[in-house]
Parts: sequence; structure tokens; C-alpha cells
Amino acid sequence: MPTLQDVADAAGVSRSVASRVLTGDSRARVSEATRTRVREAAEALRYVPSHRARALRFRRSGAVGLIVPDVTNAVFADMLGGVQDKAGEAGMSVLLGQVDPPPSGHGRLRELVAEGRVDGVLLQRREDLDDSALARVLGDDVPVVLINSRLPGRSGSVVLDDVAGARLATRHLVELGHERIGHLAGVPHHDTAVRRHQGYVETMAEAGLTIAPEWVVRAGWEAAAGAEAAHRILEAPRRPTALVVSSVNAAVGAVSALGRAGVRVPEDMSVVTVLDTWVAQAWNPALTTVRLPLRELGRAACGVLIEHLGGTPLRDLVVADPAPRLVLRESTRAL
Amino acid sequence: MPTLQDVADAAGVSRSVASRVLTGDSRARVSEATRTRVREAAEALRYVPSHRARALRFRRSGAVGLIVPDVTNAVFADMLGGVQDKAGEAGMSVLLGQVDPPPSGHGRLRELVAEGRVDGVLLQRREDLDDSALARVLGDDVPVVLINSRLPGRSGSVVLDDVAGARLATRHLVELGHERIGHLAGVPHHDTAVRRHQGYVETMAEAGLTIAPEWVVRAGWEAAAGAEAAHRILEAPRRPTALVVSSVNAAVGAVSALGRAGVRVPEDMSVVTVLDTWVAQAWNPALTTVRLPLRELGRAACGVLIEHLGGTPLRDLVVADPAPRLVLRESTRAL
DNA sequence: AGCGCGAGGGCAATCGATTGCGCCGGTAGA
DNA sequence: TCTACCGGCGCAATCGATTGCCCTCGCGCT
Repeated sequence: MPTLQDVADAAGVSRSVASRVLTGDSRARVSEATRTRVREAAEALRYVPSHRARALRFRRSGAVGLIVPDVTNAVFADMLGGVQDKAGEAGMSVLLGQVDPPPSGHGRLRELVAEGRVDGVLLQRREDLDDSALARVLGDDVPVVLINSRLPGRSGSVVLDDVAGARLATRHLVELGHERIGHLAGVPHHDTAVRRHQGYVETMAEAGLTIAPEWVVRAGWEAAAGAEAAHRILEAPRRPTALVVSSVNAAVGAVSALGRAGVRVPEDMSVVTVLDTWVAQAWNPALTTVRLPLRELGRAACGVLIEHLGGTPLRDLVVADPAPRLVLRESTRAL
Repeated sequence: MPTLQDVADAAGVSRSVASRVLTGDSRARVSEATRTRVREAAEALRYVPSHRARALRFRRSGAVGLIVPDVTNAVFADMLGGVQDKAGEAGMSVLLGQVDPPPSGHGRLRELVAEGRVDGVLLQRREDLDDSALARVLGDDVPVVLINSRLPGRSGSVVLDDVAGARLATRHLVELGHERIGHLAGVPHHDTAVRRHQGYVETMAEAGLTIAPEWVVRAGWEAAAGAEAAHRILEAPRRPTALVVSSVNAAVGAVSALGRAGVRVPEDMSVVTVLDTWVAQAWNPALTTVRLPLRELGRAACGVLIEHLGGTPLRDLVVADPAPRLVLRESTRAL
């Protein structure tokens, strides 16, 4: 690997000049002839500036850490794409991390920043981490943007418009004439779950529909939880005729469980879910979903972080553009 | 952020001594009293060595780049877990990249290493990249380990035991009494696809079964491709009674398509697939699969790379431990 | 008294790139 | 002729940590 010194030697100038030419320092007074010599030397030697040296000098590693509880989640993949996009535009790289449950995760996260491996962190919160535990893990010196969750008293969060998403899903069912509409919510207390539930509740109220307590099951986000929740719904004395499910993966589990129980979708039960992935599309019946801008979520989160690294204070953001959109497939039908 | 100098000052010694104490240099002659003072100072100041400075000094970034064509793939997630594990054990981080199609991807990959952002790269090959194109992208100065693929004339590859996996799947169908067994293979020329197809062909031959040409469809890896392939199979004059599908995602698409076409799984058609993900389990019917050690694949690949960075020449490896295992679910049954 | 030796530490170079400031020669204005 | 200024460059410090080598005692031995 040639260094700047090599280029300078080849061009017959000092490092300083070489550096100024190659970084395009406009205030530098360097003759055009010298500029050309330096550039040609760099070209010939295939010079690439050392990221490591720059990192040291600028006290900036040029990387953001992306910490997610579960990489398996398809939801994560889209988001990651957005993060990569944004990071790439800023010349930064994305370092993937995993949060182990505290306290082991505690140290790792701070270290990542303290060591200077990353300049900041995008964190998608673990479900089993409550507010105070999270606050403790973060400390207040670490530049962190929370994805899809908020922490009271702390700014720097980017979330989807979950309320609107859930409203859209619920409204769709209402418009199809359903009146007994259930909700498979996510984990209780989970930020996203709470917001989606809110959207459901609001829309039901607006439509003048009542919600029987047994129609709301707070399960998890994954397929197994969805299946379990579906069973609980089926036990209800007056079954709902339609379900809003808070996550695709749970919806898949639910639809699968319904099928096994002899409940046909959509003939006997309509199902609509929030978030759209290839699985929803591949399923039989293909799932009607509400598509939320996951990629944009990633972009926005990364954007807020980079902005902050540039000096701006952290912001809280709701990613509402593009707006949630209903993707009509086969799992819902008029009553 | 306190620096080593700060620690040294606080302990009343020079940087040299502080460094030697903190790095645990055993050859260093430092009195026990001094050692303690330094350690306490470091503790008090919450000193964490700067990764950036170390990176510069050691000419090592302490990160590996993981480049995959598609993060969405569940297969990727498990593998990533393994990579993280191994990297973590070695104190390295994982930088996630994406390969754009060449030529733009060309530059990016080399830059990543040339800039020194990563010390080496784990590369899962894009399907649309043929051998010579790949060879060109790589050059020969970049430490690269190819995942699930090989490049003639170049060592450093870690692959699953795809042949054994496909054999196991095929044998399962044979044992169930199936004789007309089809194969939804992956993209032609793709390394993994070729090996899996080989396992299928070998096992069929051993069982004395013949393969009608129209029973083998070379589709892609994804759900849509699987669905498309299933349709082609159904057009065959003498339909197979069972299918070996080379990838879960394609299998999901295929089963879905079969269902829509009124072909029941497993009553009318048994389906077994290679690779096991949550989707296979969540499906209705749950898919019988062959589980391959993806996590181990990640670990092994990362291991080979790190080993190589340590000076060992690159190796080629087949990850055969744990051995492929049949996961019996609902999508296959005796003829 | 003189010498050798080892324990205990510090100096300074190094890894590459960036940048404030100073040096030198030439020219224009006084 | 002298001062000022400017164009064109180079010196050297800096970002933190590591490490080969040198320096300085103090002690023991002759």
C-alpha cells in the first residue's frame, strides 16, 4: 500500500503539498504544474488514503453501529438497506452488532463507542429491556438513535407511523363490513406494539364499534406467538370475524394456526397485518398488509445520527413519508 | 475520552510504562507498586484504549467485511450469527457491505480493503457474477474467503456439505416409496445449486430410479421462482409424486403455487427442501427440511479468514459438522 | 575505590494523514 | 533602494498507542 509520503516522493514534493492537492484544499497555494504532478503520481501508484490514519487524526471512525436484537427478522433487512444507503452516501460504513441481554450487553455497547470503533449507534431495542435498563445501558455520552422506540427524557428516536399503519389496517376491515374485529398485539409495553394498538383502538371507536376484551391478545412478534394467540382468539365466546395483527411474522403463524384449526382465511376470518414482507406475499392465501416505509426508516435514522455527529442536536422523527399503504391481497374479504 | 497519556500522568509515570502495564507485557520490568498505581489510574479514569490508534499502529483495522447479495434471506441471518460469534471471540467487528453489480461493485470491494476499513472479506457471491468477473473483482491482493462457492485456481472457500444435504433429502423421499422424484434446482451454474443437484442425481441413480428431464427445473432461489418452477413441473406429462427443492424460499413459493393449483401437499405431492428456517416451520403444512449447519458455516468462514490474517495460507473447507439432518414435518408422506 | 550488572523507567521513532505557520525569492509600490 | 506582500512550498506538531533502546541508580564484588 503506497502512502502519502510515497506519492509525495514520486512527485518530488513534500507530504504537505501532496495532501493539499489530493484533498482538494482550495485555499492552498499550489501551482497547477505541481498539482498535476501530484495527481499523476497518486494515480500511478494507485494511492488510496488510509482510512485508519484519517480516523486517528479526525477522531472519527467513519462507521455507525447498527444494533438489532434479531437479524433473522425480514423487517430488519429492509431497514438495513436504508441504513446502508444513507451511510454510504456519507462515506461511512455500517458495523453490525448484537446486543446481548444486559449486563453483558451493557459493556459491549459502550465499548464500541468508547474504543472508537463507531462514531454512533443505531439501536433497535430489545423487547426484554425496560426503560430504566435501557437508559442505564446507554449512559448519556453515547450518540444513539433509537429505532422504533422512544426513551422518556431523551431525544434521538426515529419511529414509523405505527398509529397510522394500524388505523389503515383496521379501517380496511371496517370498510369491508366487519364489526367484530380482534387485535393480535405485540408484546405489552413494547413501544411499537403500544402505538399500533392505539391505532386499532382509535379506529374502532371512530367506527362506533366495541372491542370485547377477549378479542385483544398480547402475544409476541414471531410466528409461534401468533399461532398461540390465534388459538386464544378461537376460544372466545363470540369470535371476531376479522383480525388486525401487529406484525407479519405473527400473522403468518396465526393464519397457519387458523388453517390447522379448520378456520378458513378469508372465508371464516379476515386477517390483515402491519408490515409487508415477501413471506406475506408468498403465503397461501397471500396476506393483505399495510406497507410501512422500512427502508426510509433506516435512512432517516441513519440521517439523524450522522446529522448529530455533525453537531446538530438529536431529533425525534416520525417517518411518515411515504405514507402507510394498504396492500390488498387475499386474506381479507367483505363480511 | 482519557488517553494513555492521561493515565500515565495520573500515575506519575511515562506513557511507555503505562502502556506496558496495561497491555500486560510480561517482559517489562516494572515494579509491582507502579503496576498497581497505573492500573488504578486507568480504572479511575475509565480508560479504554483507542481502537483507532491501535489500528494505525498495527496496520490492522480489526474488522472483517461481510458481503452478501441479499440480506433479506433468512439463510443469511443464521450465517451472520456464526460470523459474529467468531469475530467477537477474536475481538474483531463485522462490517456489513453490499455488492452492487460490477463494475461499480468492483471498486467498492477493493476500496474497502485498500482503505483499510477491513482486514479481509467474507464474500457470498452474487448469482449473476461468473467466475472470470468474480476473479477480476477480487484481484489477488485482497484476503477473501468465499462463502458457499468456489473459484477455480484460488483457495479460500468455505462451503456447506450440499451434496450430503441433497442426498439426505432425496433418500428420504426414496425411502417413503417415491419413484418419480423431481428437483427444483437453483440457478444454473451456481455453485451451491450444482452441488445440490449432484446429490439428487447420485441418490436417484443409487436407488435405481430414472430422472425424466422435465422433472428438473432450474429456477432461482426465491419464492417467486419456486412458484414458477412448480407450474412448470405440473405441466409435465408424467408428474413426479415428490419434489426435492434446493432452497427453502423457493420451496415456500412452490408449495404455495401447488396449493393454488389444487395440488395438495403432501397428499398429492411430497415436498422436501434443503435448509431450515422459521418459515419452513411456520408454513401450513410445515415443511420437511434438511437442516444444514449455517451458523457453523459462518463461524468456519470467519475462522479461516482470521487464521489467514494471522499468516496461515488460505484453506478450503467443507463444513460437515454437525452433519446434515432431516427435520421431519408435514410436507412429505409415503406414497 | 572501581567495575559490573540488573532492576526500573523514560526517550523518541513509528504508524499515515492533515494543517498552522514560517521561509524564501520575486515583484510592485513608495 | 527599501518595504510589503504574495505565490509556492516545506517543517513540524498532532491524533494515541506501542516498543526498541538507552539512561540512571543502587548494590555487590574485587
